[in-house]
Amino acid sequence: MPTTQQKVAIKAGGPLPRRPGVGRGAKVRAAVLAATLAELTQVGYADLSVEGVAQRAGVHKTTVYRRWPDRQTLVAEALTDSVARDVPVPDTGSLEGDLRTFARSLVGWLTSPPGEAIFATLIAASRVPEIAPIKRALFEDRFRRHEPLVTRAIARGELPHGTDPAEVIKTVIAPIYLRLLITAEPINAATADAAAAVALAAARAGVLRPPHARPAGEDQPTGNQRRR
Amino acid sequence: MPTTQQKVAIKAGGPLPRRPGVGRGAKVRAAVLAATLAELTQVGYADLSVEGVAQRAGVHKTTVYRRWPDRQTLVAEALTDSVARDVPVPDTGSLEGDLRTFARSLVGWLTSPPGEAIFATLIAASRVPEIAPIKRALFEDRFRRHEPLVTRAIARGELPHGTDPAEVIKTVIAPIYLRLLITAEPINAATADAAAAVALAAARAGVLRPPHARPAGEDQPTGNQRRR
Amino acid sequence: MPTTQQKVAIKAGGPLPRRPGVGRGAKVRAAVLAATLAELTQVGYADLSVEGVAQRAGVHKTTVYRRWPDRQTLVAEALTDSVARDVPVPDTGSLEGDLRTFARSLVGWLTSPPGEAIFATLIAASRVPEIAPIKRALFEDRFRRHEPLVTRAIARGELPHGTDPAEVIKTVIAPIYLRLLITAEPINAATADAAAAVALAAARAGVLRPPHARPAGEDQPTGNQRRR
Amino acid sequence: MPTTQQKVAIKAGGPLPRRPGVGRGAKVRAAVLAATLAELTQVGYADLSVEGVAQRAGVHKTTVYRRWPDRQTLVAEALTDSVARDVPVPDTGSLEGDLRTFARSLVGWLTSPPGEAIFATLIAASRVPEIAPIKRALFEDRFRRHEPLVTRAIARGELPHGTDPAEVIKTVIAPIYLRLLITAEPINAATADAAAAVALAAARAGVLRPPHARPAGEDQPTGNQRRR
DNA sequence: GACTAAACGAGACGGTACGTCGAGTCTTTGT
DNA sequence: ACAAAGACTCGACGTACCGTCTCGTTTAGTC
Repeated sequence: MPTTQQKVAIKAGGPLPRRPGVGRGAKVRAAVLAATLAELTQVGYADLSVEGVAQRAGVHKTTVYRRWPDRQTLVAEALTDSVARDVPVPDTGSLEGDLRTFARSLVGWLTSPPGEAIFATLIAASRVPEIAPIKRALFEDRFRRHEPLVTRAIARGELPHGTDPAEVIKTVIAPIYLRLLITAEPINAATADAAAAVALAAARAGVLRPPHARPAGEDQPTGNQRRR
Repeated sequence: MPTTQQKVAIKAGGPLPRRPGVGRGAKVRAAVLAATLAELTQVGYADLSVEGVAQRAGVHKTTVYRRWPDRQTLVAEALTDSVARDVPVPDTGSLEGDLRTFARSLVGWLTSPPGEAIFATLIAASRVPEIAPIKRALFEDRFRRHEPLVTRAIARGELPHGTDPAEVIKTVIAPIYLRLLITAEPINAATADAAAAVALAAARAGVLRPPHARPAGEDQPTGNQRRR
Repeated sequence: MPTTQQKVAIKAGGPLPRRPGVGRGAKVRAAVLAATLAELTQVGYADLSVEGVAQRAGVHKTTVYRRWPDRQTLVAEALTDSVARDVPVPDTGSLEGDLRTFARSLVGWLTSPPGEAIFATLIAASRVPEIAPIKRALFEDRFRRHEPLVTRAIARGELPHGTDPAEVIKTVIAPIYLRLLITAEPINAATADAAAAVALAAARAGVLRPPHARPAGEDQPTGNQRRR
Repeated sequence: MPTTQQKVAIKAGGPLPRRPGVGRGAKVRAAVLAATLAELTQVGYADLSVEGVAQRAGVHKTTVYRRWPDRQTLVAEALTDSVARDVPVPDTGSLEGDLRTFARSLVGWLTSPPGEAIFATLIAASRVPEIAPIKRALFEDRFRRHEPLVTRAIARGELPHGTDPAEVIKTVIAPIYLRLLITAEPINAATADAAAAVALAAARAGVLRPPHARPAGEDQPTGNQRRR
């Protein structure tokens, strides 16, 4: 509908269109997003219904649809909104300490109710166009923010030159996510410590170099590709 | 639309073979399960509808419901039915060769269309009671079947005593699944080789012992549990 | 969906597809149409809702939508279904008797609850594409069926040759509808008799000839057409 | 969409003139009522929406609701406002001339765009409490104002004493409305002349006396009242 | 080689949720 | 202080798919 846009264009530069973050609208927005997260936690993404969210938020269904065009967008915004609280970047002085602290923080987030709900949704809705970029952004940001942790260790001489920081971080988190997603084993501080130890050993052994710097076996056939 | 054609094909097949023991039911069952897998591949678990499956199978909706009480059970059986084809257990003589072969086989299965669909469904439907045990069975079986691979290496003296075979296998597969589920990076033979190398290094460093045999840090608070 | 049609084509000539008028379907159909008429009577066409009809019929909303694509079609079918009961064509021997009997029958129908509801709906929904043809059919049929009444009178010499039967009938009914639609005066047997008397007088005076046979004033400007 | 343009036009008028007595309110009122009539003409009463009217008038929806409590009242006022222009009362010297002129005037009004819209709305919304009195007022006024036309004819000896003026007028207009509402035949000057001729003949025949002055047949059963 | 029981085709049904539209009310803001 | 502009509640729209039911029609394996 061009009406609003044209109005904005006409009034642009004049009186403020509307300050966000105040008024009834902000309350409604917050209530709905909170209700969305709560529904995600309880029934999961697949069984989340807009009507359920609206009811829980004490708001009418059409009000939800006025702000968010569909279920995906609503969930996406709810996730984005609560992804701010992230795991901190540690600096303990030693790589081992840093990795353990990082791993434990991650486990702590993943086992907290909101973290669990957010993560499960991110995984379950990977195909949804509105959700996928959020997932990518969340994890890429996490990788990038924790790379200095490895860089410092290389500078301190704890790791060989040529070690890929991203690979180290991935090696830390991989077994944690494996247990969460595949084996459904419980994860706790011990899991975190073990993951950190593995990554440390591999890094010290010099096998965590960038992908393109590896010697052999690139792009060889994997052996059991299936027809069809 | 293939519906009519399939029906015609069936009816045009002349006098039915009348083989004793295999009735009409077997054909229907196979057609529906195949259609279910096809739908999983194309639209995914979330958007799979019984009506869509029935139509694709050239079968009426009620026929599907007669055999499978609901969507979950149908999908579960379709998955179980096609999970038989699994990755083989290698025996190359060296641990490094075994791990590489195993990792490449896994990557091959995960990147094949049916493997991709099955795996995605298993992940997406983790909460569904009918699906979860299938997932568990699939992966536990895989771990168990590949453990000898590590046991042999310990016997050969390639790895220290006390190394946990399951942990080694998990360390191999963890980065592969990480890329598949979290970072959405492409996976190929190089990914497989790198994963095998990391696991090998960690195992040799002696950090892949059973969880309960580790010294410290168990059950310590992880630091940022959230209230709620 | 071509499936059904093709199947029917294949089976054509074989066993009866499905006997209409029996089974649960017929009951539902009757209940919904009756409920529709009842709603028309009570709240009128404008405020008739499919949900209300469904509820009154003791049937679910989606069931209504399965049979009738929208409100208009539903109402149209309800009207068609109950329009069968029409006013009878009298034959008393004299034109005066015939016209009076006809007029009284019409008044009787118009003042009966179903007649009232049907008529009101037909008028109110004149613009609706599904309803308009029903209205036209109902009234045209009524005119045609009653024309013999006038033809006989001409043959008996009660009316001058050249009298237009349709015009006579229209002259009878016109004041009745006027009171119903415009002046909202009560209509009863006296109204009917007066209408018959007027038509009789006009017909005998020879002013009810076909439109094209009239002498003067055709197509002259009407004098206060408005601009715009 | 003219919305923005109209707004621009209004705002581009510079500082409001501020003539005392006629404020902005009067302009808004006129614009909204005009828009209402225009909407009635184009989409009809049933599909008229307050939002549509507001948009067409270049005014906010709530502005409409501030002045008119609901749709009915708004339409009622729009109609009342434009009903002033009525058909004139003729005086040609002869009853025949008077009736013809009156009938032609009426036809002229009914076939003009505003007349058509107003009339259709009046009919379609007969049940609406706010609209019904307007209809009654319009037509009663019309009858009353034209009765002298008959009274004069009686005085001139053109019609028998005891002729009911209102009945004569009704007899003129009845066939016109019949064609408009029931048979959907085109109406024009010929229709008007025919209607006048019929009324004249009936009046001369003495059948247009007051209802209570008729001899027989009052309140007799009409013969086909329906149960239910 | 006919007969019966199981399975299938067909279609309607109650039900839940979808995403949309418009009516009419209430709250916030600008002047 | 008041009117313009949103944003809200509410009810209904028409749609898709779920899982259930009943009825008739095939088909399979037995007597």
